Amino acid sequence: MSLPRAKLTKNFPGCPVEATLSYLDGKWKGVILFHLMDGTLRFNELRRKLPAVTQRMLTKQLRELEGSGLVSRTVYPVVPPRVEYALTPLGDTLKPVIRALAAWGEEYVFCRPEGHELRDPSCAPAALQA
Amino acid sequence: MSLPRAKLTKNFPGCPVEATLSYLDGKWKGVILFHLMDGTLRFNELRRKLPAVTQRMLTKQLRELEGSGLVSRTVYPVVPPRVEYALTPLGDTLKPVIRALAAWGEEYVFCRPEGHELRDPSCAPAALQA
DNA sequence: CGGAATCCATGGAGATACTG
DNA sequence: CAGTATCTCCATGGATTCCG
Repeated sequence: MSLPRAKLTKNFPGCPVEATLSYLDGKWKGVILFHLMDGTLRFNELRRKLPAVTQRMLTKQLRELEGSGLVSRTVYPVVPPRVEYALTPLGDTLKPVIRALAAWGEEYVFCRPEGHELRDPSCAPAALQA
Repeated sequence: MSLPRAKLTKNFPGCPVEATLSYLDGKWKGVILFHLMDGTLRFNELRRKLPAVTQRMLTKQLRELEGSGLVSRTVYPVVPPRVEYALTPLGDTLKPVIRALAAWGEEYVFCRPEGHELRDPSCAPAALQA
């Protein structure tokens, strides 16, 4: 995707970090993208991988990711319904970013100090939840 | 910081991506960290760099970053008060992540499709705000 | 200068129930 | 299977005022 390069810096009126975070905003976008990095997933497959998320929220987050152009939604007109979610080409470009987020999380989540709470407790290994 | 490595994967009960995002959660953490990557800043210096953020929110976000162990707050007992914010060693480890977020934002923010809104309009160059 | 305190509007997000 | 539809509640965040 060789598109015109934006010239955003923190001195420019606009912050590229916040721009990217705006795509990951919301409670479950990160995990969803993380899982979709491995390939296409159906709605309930995704649900099973995110035990703590409600159906409503999963739908909502997926719709937002679709609206952002990061995720594609393919409906197969069969019974029972079959809907598949996958990363779009734009979504693919986020992979290095997701990997960077994952790498830091793996490395430093155990450093979590008293003051810091995880957004979703189920997002921490059992050893940390006590 | 060679600490015990967590073994979080998306198969493990806990997602390293969400863990990292939990540190960046909130409306202004990303930009704040981005600016602090260049060095120590005083409260009002930070304010000037983030025209759209209210005083209350800046304080709040800084307190949370402090609580998370990413940012240090140093008060100099002088009049007028002087308070300096800087990245902690843990905060420094986030630099590659912030850089990844910034790189993607610079590259793809112009791809922003109809469906996607930036969290803060002032976070986009004027050309995009129309 | 660098906040704290208060009030208030919005909507993000949970729980539950229903459907093509 | 893959969603809507409501109802509700609470946290987020804006605006404003006051303070050492």
